Amino acid sequence: MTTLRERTRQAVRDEVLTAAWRLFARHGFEATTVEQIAEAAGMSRRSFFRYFATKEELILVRLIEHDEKIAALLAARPATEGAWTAIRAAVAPIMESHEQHHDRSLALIRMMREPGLRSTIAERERLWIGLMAPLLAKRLPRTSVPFDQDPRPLAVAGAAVMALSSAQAIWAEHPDKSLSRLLDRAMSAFDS
Amino acid sequence: MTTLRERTRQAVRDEVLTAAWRLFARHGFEATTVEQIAEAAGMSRRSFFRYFATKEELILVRLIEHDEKIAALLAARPATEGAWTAIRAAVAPIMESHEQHHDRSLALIRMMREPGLRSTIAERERLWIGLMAPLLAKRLPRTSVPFDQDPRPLAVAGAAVMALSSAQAIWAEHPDKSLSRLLDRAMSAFDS
DNA sequence: GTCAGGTCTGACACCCGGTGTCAGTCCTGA
DNA sequence: TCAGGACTGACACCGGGTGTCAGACCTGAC
Repeated sequence: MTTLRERTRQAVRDEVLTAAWRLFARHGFEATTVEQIAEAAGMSRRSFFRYFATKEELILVRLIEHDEKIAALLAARPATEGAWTAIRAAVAPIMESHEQHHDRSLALIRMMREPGLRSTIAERERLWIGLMAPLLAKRLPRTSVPFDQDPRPLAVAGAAVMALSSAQAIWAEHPDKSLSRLLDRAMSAFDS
Repeated sequence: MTTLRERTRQAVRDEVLTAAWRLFARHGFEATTVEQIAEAAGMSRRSFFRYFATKEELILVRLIEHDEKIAALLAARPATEGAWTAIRAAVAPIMESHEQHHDRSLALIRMMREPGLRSTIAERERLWIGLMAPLLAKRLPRTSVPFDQDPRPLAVAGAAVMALSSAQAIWAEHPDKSLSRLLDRAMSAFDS
């Protein structure tokens, strides 16, 4: 049960978010100042920072929601599946959705590659890895090494992010290619 | 042949770099202001920015030099070696050096994990991948896919970075472990 | 030697993201 | 209705980064 305060606060956050994303889409991330976002949302600059700690957070929040869905899909894969198979399957719906809303996804992915957003994207990948690694640990060949001393889950989650990211990098330049197929090709370099 | 101007400029850059790294080591990256660095190097804040575009660059420059040496080692591996074998071999001397200068390396690696340096490290990894990917391309199983449409080199370079990074993450917490062995264990999740 | 060109420098004002503080207002629950 | 906390705008400040200007400095040509 949430209090009224929390709900109104969330509503304000949502308003700021949609106002901000509209501005980002129109002018880009860096070119949009916090002042403009605050004004579009009808509040002072200072108040903006009472709802969001940083401008980056406006981007991150949405991306994290998205990533948590993927994590849920991964967790729902049958326990018998190996790490690579499971992660490939968990990510498949996203690939399909990207190819369905081709132009919108392409524009989004290209915006994400804006230099001013690099550190945000890096942070997103960091969080993504932290989210996926524990889910992958059980799907790796067993060892006697204790959890917190086994680098493999982090490495596999990281490699998966890199496969995705490199597939998207190629796709951004050659949007006629199939994103799913690019991802398969990228991952083929690991699983062998 | 370089001009006198270029050489003095380089000398000044070196002085600023050593002054800055001394301060970073003592107080950390974020806690050190550009003003302090400029003062330690005997110049104004404005002049500092005439030698380095950003404070990050002070960190990046040194890391990139380091990474270029690894790239050279990778390029020098026999052409018959596969991508994973070659990259593991190219990185081996670094691992040894880290274990030899155990405490200094550990302090350095821990400083690199400072939150304020995350975006810098991300940029470093980005550049590292760009450096390694073309060297790995020839060591992958041949396909009919043209160079610029093959995501595998980027993916493999990215995965290698992630293996390294996860090995270092574990090492930072368990410095008694062997870094080489951690890296082997991380990479064992790929090569199979 | 001197004079004109470009370079390097400090100083100052400014932008933007982010924070501390304060006083006033609004909301909630007793 | 009233006390306490939450929310707000305003303002001053910090630190990284940039544009600009005027003076010092260096260099090469005459």
